[in-house]
Amino acid sequence: MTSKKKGSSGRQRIRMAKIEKESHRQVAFSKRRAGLFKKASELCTLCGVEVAIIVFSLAKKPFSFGHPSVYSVLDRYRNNTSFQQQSQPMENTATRSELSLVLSQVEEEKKKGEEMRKASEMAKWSVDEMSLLQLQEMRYALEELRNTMVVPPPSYMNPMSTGFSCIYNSSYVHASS
Amino acid sequence: MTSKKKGSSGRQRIRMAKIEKESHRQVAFSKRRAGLFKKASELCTLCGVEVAIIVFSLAKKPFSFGHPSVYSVLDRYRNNTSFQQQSQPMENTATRSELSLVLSQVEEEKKKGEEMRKASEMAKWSVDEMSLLQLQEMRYALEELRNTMVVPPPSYMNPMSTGFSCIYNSSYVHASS
DNA sequence: CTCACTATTCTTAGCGT
DNA sequence: AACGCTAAGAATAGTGA
Repeated sequence: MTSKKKGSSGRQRIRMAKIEKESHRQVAFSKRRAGLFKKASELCTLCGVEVAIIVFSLAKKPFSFGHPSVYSVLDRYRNNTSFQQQSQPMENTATRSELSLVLSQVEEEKKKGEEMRKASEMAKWSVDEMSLLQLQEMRYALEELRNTMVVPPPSYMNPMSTGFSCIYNSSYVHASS
Repeated sequence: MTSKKKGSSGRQRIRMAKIEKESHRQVAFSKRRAGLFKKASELCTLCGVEVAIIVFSLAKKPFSFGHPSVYSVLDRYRNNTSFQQQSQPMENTATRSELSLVLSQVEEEKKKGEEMRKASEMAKWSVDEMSLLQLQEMRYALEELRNTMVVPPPSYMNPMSTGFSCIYNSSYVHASS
């Protein structure tokens, strides 16, 4: 037992961009997908809420998590967004459209500093999730982008509209009153 | 500057069960939901995959994350599970039914040791996500449960069936060949 | 591909504001 | 409520089997 157990350099920071090496990326996908599902599971248990997650791998293989089930959550989501029950406040429904895709592509091509990374990550969120301060930061980053590329208009828009909705920096936002 | 900045005892372990205190649970929900969405965002960026997440709070308010968008991912998922394109291998589609709900309730009522916790968390996963070893562990935990309660039969079952499917310990499993 | 290990980074529970 | 802080706990990149 002349153990030389020090084979690993431990966890290293990684660049927040698409992992180049195929095999490396596959490993990261497996690990992080598991981590994501575990986090979702804990959220369900600790807070007593319902969660559905759908992930499509690069090979377009679907992976799903659902509590109580994927379908029950999706059905509820569909009903909420399609028929808009007035009995519920529902102030938190918001939808993003094309922008996040654009941003992620930019993110891959040009790796700017922390500022850019932060904005592009936030851009994938439902906008209602952001604080005003975060919106300010994102807005700044987006305005720099605007000169660089053309953002296509959203091709679809779900017909739920009794509340507030607008296009904010190419991002479709909806929140019922 | 007789600074007494040591007001916090730092992070403490918490019991993996529904948080009792309402306000406490609400805070945890906000923080962990943000953490979940961030993890999802990183998964998208690092691995170049598509992800959709839908969360319903206790008050049934929807929160969503989607890349490139919630709808595009959901549409793809619907198409895959409804019409079953044969061009794709699709070995990873699996669906859970009632079991996870039952388990989570048990989890709340009786807090057994690590063994039980581990099994009930895994139970919320799509079964294809588990290794054989994990299935063994879960099976053991479930067999103990069986004597304790009645599991209702799944009330729905999506009609995609060209591959493998079975009921495994009250859990509906599907994987196309 | 899956599993184990571990140094290191990241997340978050508990408080204060 | 939302935001900042901090230390303890949890996740994971790199590595080997």
